[in-house]
Amino acid sequence: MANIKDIAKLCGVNPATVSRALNGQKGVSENVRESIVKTARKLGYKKNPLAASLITRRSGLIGLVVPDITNPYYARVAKGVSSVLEKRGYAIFLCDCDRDRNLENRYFEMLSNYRVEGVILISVTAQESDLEIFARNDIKVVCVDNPISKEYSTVFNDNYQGACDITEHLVCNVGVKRLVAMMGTSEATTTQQRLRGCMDTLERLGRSDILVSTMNVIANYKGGYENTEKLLSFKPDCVFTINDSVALGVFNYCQHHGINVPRELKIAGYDDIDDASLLSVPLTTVHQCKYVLGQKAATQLLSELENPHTMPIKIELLPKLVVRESCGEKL
Amino acid sequence: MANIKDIAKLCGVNPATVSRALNGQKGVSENVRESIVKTARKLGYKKNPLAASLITRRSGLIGLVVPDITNPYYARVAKGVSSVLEKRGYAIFLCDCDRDRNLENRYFEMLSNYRVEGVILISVTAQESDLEIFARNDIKVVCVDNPISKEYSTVFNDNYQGACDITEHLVCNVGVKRLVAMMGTSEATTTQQRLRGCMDTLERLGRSDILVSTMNVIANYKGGYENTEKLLSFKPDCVFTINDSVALGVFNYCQHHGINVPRELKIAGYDDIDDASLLSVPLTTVHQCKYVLGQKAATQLLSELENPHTMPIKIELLPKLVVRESCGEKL
DNA sequence: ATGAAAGCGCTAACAT
DNA sequence: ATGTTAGCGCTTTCAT
Repeated sequence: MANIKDIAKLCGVNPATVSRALNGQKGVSENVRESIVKTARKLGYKKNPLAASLITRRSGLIGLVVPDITNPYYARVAKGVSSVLEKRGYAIFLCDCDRDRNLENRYFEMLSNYRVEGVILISVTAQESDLEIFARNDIKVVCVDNPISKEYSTVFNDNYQGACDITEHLVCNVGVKRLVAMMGTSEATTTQQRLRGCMDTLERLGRSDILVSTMNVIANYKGGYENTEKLLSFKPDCVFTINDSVALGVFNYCQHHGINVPRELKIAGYDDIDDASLLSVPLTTVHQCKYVLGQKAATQLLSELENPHTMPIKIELLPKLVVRESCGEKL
Repeated sequence: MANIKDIAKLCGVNPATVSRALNGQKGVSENVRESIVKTARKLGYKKNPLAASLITRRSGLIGLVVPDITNPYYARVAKGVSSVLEKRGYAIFLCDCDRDRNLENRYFEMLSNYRVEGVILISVTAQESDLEIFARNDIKVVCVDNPISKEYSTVFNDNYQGACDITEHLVCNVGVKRLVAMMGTSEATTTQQRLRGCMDTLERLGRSDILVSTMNVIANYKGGYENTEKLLSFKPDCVFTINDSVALGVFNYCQHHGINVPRELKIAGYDDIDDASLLSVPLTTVHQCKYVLGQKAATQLLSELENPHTMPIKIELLPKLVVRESCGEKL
């Protein structure tokens, strides 16, 4: 593969001049630049960014850390990230941590070894102290969804607001009387925020007549399916689930047991994954902008890279209520 | 960040000795090695693989090219790839091509600029000529699913066999009489192979009494849903779809139109995506080992990297029939 | 067993 | 406007 010296030799100039010419710097006469560009093209020259990074300290590498790339939510965010980084010529170093903190920390080390310029961090396992390696090595970080450290910018969907919106809908439009909130583990920030949104809304509306119960399940399809029996013992007219996968589990339990949705039980989900609209009774849920979330995170990271002394910020995306049929009405 | 010189100075030796010691090469006395390792640890030294790559020509970077990371099939393959590369200390350079050949070719160029050592290529858009850039730059490639060039090893699921298996099941166990094969575009190799498997099996079984029709649709949920009306005009008792997403589309159309599955129409899918088992009438389909596929591809690439003069090979994984309820029987 | 020196491909400071 | 020089962090001959 041709290098800068080859070009210099052919053009009868110094390698430094070639570097200047090819990087579009001033101080190169037009005719010299032209001849350099031409022979570069002729030789099929491509600069070696790894070599350049040694001196510029800019590797052009960005780390993308996800808990699990097979989860449609993270995959969609990743795609948003990818779309903006590609346009700006950055390479993505993908780290699928498999929800394993040890693996995640190993990846953190690799990322710093490889001198990534920045990291987009979508993590459910990282602790604040795990991020010190980035601080030490002057690597920018943008957190997604989970504000792990105040040192870094965070981009997230407003869980509280989404929960407020769907709760208000259930109470005011649907007329729910006996609600069960089927949440994830109480340590999860999403559960905390969404449950608080739900409770606060009930209070704000002054609807103490509405009976609310809470249960905590593993936040996936299976968790929903296997806890529906217990759920039904509350005799609810509606269940608000921590996410759509759980809602799918509840829904399929109902299908298998001859329980009509929405007549006998209304189901409200969260996330608006693709399946939500494909269900035989399409799911009423809260739409989260996953792709845009990824784009915002990447854009923020790049802007911090260009402008190193900006303060960390929070970017909140507003979720959007999506009314379909699982709560018995269509708008 | 500490470098090799810092360590050399502290230990009173030459940087070359440090390099030798840290890379586990022979020709370093035990006590010197020990002191080097100790101070390296003390300084938190981490070698810069980018600098090393300049001279070793081994970047430790592997490109992973996918048509769309949000597609559960590709995501799962990617995870398999990731699991083996991580263990061997390689970094993954992710390229989501969005099924766009231009974007893909731009990524190919980036990959070669970044001196990746090899590429795992899952592509539905690449032409053989597009891969020349890798040959020119001596970059190893392993193709997944789609054998784009005979120059490179390919790892894939045996589409023909899977189609044979499910067809035999439909004919012999289910007793299908009027079958429609709802395939993708006829240019797609998957459509060609699966359709051939279906037809050959019918012929092999000598069942000319079975009426078979073929239709071509866009191979996703929407394509299935929107073509079900036309499908029904054939008065089939069973439809064999090109993949599970299409099957889901057909299924939901049936749900919305009061058509009982499997009584009035049996549905056989392909791929065994997660949703297939979550359907209210779980889908009979062909399971493909996606994760293992990714692992095999990565393992093959690494072995070719270590052993540069091996011939390209083909690795075929056998699919597995999964009988659920959408064809009316349970084994 | 260790050191000295050269160089991977590039950029940047300084000179001219 | 161009060349000279030095050096990024590392590895690898070649001496000793």
